[in-house]
Amino acid sequence: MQISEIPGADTGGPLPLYKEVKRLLTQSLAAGEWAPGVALPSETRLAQRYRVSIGTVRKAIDELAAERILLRHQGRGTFVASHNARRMLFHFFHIVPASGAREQPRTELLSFARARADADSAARLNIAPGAPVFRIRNLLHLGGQPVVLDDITLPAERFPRLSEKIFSGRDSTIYQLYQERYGINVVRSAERLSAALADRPSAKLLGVPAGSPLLRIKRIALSYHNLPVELRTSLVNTAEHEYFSDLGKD
Amino acid sequence: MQISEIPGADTGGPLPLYKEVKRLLTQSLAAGEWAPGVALPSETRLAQRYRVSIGTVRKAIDELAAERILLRHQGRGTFVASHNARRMLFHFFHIVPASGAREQPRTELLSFARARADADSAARLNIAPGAPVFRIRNLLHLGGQPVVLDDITLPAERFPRLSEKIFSGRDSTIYQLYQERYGINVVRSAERLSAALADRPSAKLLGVPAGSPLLRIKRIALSYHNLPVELRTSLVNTAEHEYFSDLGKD
DNA sequence: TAGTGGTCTAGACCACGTG
DNA sequence: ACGTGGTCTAGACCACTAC
Repeated sequence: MQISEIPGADTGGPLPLYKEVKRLLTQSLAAGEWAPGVALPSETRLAQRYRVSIGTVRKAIDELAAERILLRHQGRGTFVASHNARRMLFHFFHIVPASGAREQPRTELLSFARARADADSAARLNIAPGAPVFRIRNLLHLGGQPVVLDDITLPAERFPRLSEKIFSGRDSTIYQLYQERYGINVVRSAERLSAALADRPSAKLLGVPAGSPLLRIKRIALSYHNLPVELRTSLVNTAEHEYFSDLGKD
Repeated sequence: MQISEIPGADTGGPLPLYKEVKRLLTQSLAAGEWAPGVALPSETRLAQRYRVSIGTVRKAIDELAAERILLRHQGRGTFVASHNARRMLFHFFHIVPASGAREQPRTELLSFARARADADSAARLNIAPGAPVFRIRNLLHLGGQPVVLDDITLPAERFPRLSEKIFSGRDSTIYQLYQERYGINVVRSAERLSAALADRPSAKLLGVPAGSPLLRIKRIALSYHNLPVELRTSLVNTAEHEYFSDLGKD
């Protein structure tokens, strides 16, 4: 269980030991050895398992904690980050009121369909063009008003037997569904933003005049090892809300 | 030079030692003890100066390096981050071509004026309402086309004797001017984005029809200790460019 | 060759959470 | 009382850079 997991440890390979430990930890996370929300073995035990010193394990965990993949709690242990409404709100949902406090959005499912990936989506999801995908459309309400129109594309292969019933029957956030039912933990997202004009259907759904300015967000959600999991295009009415970028902040 | 700089170090105060060292380092940076681009004393010397172990100094520097306030170079030393065209492009300029590589913008000064801070600007800059400010308007070109219209507000008090001649006569980026002439090092920015329609003057400057959708970015630039330095509102034509958010990435 | 930061180890002690 | 992560120390060795 020990040496065989650390190829190159004896030879003093070019990769730092703590990077190797980090890779092994990530591998175990991706394999589901420790489920979201549960505690990892203590640092002492991990040091024994990988045959390194505690300091080396700590440095590996430090990086995973900085990426919010692991959470440390003094006196309790180190835990696998788990999706819940609060984490979604603060780490993955960047729309905030222009003035006032963050608020939990209410989701309204508009449509759920099977389709085939176009060339661009396929490339970004790292699947074959034409491969089966799910296409889901959601309307998000903030303060009782429709504010965000989401179009989600999921690679069907990674979500076996997903159905509209299962999707709409979830009791919490979408990422929590991915996590609990499919063992897919979204740990990071990357976004590109632009401005657009509301076409008629979008305008109607968002309750604004056609031709209103909307913020368009193209997001890719990634799991461990940067595995692409979901594409999402959002149209946002920024009349009373803004996109908040806390780049560079803790 | 040593003990007196570390109040609470002997009493074992509640603040971790490395946080105290980090604070002292930041203080020295803000005071200009080490100018941008120069090397700090070696870790060994800093450990002696603050009467702590090297490991403690390293942890303090680790955090400052993670915030891109310091840069470490193995074998050379640890350096104060310095503004240049490349750093601006990758860490502070978030507009990228929808397809293609990042590009250095060309800046065209449209206007330079003195004014008085309105209530909102004053609050965000932490100055008195009505305090003198500079208002600067720039047009940024990418690929030969006007793409970004910047409105900059500077607290005049922090930029003594700044003039249009000095501003337009700079030989490099704006942040480099702040750094070299006023000893103000911008280390972080926070941004809020929304969508807007181009009014006639903006549309004309950006070469788009009035009513075109534009991305509006409201940015505050901060120096050490989160000191506000500059407000900037950008209007971006996102027909061929996007705002790139690398939230959560190294 | 000398000096720098980077890695790794080993162990002591502290702060926190739980029982 | 016990186990956890958090801090701090001390020192060895490596990798890189400059001279």
